[in-house]
Amino acid sequence: MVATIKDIAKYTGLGLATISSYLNGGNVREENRKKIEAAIKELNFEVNEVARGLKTNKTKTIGVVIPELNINFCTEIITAMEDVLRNHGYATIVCDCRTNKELEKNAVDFLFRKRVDGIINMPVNSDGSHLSCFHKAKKPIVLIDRKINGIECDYVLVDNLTAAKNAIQRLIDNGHKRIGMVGGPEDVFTAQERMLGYKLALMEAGIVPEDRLIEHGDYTINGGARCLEKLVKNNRDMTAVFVANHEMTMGAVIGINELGVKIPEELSVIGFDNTEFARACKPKLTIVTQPKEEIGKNVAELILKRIAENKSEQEIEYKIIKLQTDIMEGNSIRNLKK
Amino acid sequence: MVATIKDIAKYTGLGLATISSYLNGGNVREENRKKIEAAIKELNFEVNEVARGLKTNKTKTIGVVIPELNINFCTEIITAMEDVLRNHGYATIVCDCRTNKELEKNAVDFLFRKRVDGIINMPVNSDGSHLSCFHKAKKPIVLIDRKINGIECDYVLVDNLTAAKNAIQRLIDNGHKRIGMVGGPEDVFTAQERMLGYKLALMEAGIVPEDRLIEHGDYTINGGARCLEKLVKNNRDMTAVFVANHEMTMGAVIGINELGVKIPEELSVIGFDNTEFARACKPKLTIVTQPKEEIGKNVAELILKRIAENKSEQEIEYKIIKLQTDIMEGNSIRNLKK
DNA sequence: ATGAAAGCGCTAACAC
DNA sequence: GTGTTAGCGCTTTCAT
Repeated sequence: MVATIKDIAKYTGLGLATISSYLNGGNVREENRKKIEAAIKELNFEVNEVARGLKTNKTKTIGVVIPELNINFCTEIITAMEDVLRNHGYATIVCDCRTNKELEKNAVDFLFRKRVDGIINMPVNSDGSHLSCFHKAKKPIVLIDRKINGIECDYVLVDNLTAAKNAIQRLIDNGHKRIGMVGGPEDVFTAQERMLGYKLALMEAGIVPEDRLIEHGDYTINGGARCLEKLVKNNRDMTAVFVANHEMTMGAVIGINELGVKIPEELSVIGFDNTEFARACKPKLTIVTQPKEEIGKNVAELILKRIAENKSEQEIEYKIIKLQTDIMEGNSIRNLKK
Repeated sequence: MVATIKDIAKYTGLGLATISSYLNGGNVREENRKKIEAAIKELNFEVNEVARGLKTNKTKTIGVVIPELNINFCTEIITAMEDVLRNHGYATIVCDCRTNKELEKNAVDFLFRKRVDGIINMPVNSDGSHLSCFHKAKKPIVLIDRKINGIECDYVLVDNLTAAKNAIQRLIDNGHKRIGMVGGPEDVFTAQERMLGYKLALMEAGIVPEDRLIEHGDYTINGGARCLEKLVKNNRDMTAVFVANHEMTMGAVIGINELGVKIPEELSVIGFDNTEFARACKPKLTIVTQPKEEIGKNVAELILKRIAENKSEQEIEYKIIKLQTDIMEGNSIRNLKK
């Protein structure tokens, strides 16, 4: 039903090796090249990558495991990453594990059985045990966004601590002192870093961080709304709030609108990483932006490099790339000094 | 480096068939079962799906080709779809073709070479020629969201005509007569349907559709903003506007905010399919919602059914599933009758 | 430059 | 229930 190189060997009267050579860019006599091309067209031949993969022990495929496909941070990175990988002849299998450790392990195992040439993961499980099969097989692993202790591999991270510090500093520069924080889950690496940045910035400005000004959300829209409402209700004196991720930024704005609080007159807001929403907000939101495209590119280049290397011994010097964030200006911060 | 069934045959002293039988749920003597399981653990064995796929001519993998990974409509559908497929032992390879016909063809060919068992596509190319390899190989094709003439396969569509009609009807019920439309690209199936719904609803209410009230955007945020600004500037008498997709809804709100127009006092708005943004808007947006989860589930079930069938002759009765939309109530429509 | 033949890791007859 | 063997479609020596 589907043509194989045998079929086109028969059709052209040539041997298998010649066809294979042609398919892999080898030298073939002009005359035979034409014959082969005619046969390929006639028989609708397309290389069977499954067979090729079995033989070469390379699938030219990279596995990607992320917590959620619906997170813009993930899709932006994947899009940028795929662009680079595709241009190098690599495809990706993306698995969304629904922020579930068990599904994450399943996804990694699945990708291993599919014999992908390397794996890219924004890890949910923070002990890294789910990656052991790739580790044992000495297949490249590149981790995104979240540092894991005890697993040797490459990383592409964001400097979340500085990101949060800069955000808080911006509020302090505008005269704010009672600054709330809608933070993420306490066990998530990025959330910890952002929280630390928040506290450090306050302390360096001589302000003592207070628990009452801190809420821990779950990085979801609804969580963000809930946290913000609590924060506003419990802290009449709070003049500004920092929201520490994309989804919660949206949620916080929902909460603010539902409470009828005015931005920035009654509450100044600095959000995280949700640039399109920030632009559509009224007033426009000031926001911390992450270099998603750069992350994607770095991840792709890193894994391609590892695959190309003679994957030698433990001689590999693993890289930790840490990228900086930026702030996109909006009108959601009131200047209390004026 | 990586264990094969040969290794575990040697390790256990059993034959290959026994191991294979065990792996595929066959009957194995209790005693041997234990031996095999011990060996698998000891040697970190994981089935090589590449080899299995070559042998069985089934990869238990479905290809998915979508225009953009960053479109929430796509990711929601994929997430729902994957859930069903995963539960049936199928994995997915998702390819994002950047709304580019050439890349779309490349993606489909790539998936064919990978010998996926079926393909799901939200097509960019409206002549369907990119799917011919699957068609010729009699591998199942399920198309989403956009109808293509001249390709025989299953479809899961949304009733966009009724969706748009209902949206316009809602505005008419509230006393609006000069209703603008931010439509999509003229060559996109869903955009055509929504435009038709808009015109039909107006005509049924005795209102003559006017070109000056119609702008064609490109389904992007910036396009939506641009269209809305044109519409407002050219039509001082326009009291309401219908925005016909997710991204442009966000863009339209950006445009409205930048012009300083008040919703709904100066302009009533009904958007499309962007429920989370609608909630975060001020005021809350009234919006047409698409049953994304249901689409995903239907797509998955349909392709699984086709794969399971004895993929007989042209005896297949292709299905066209058409799902209905809903309206999520907000506060962005002014009642002119009061 | 081309052909013959072996083999990648697995499944599926088939025989026992 | 288990072992033996052939073969899926390709690449890759090795001759020629």
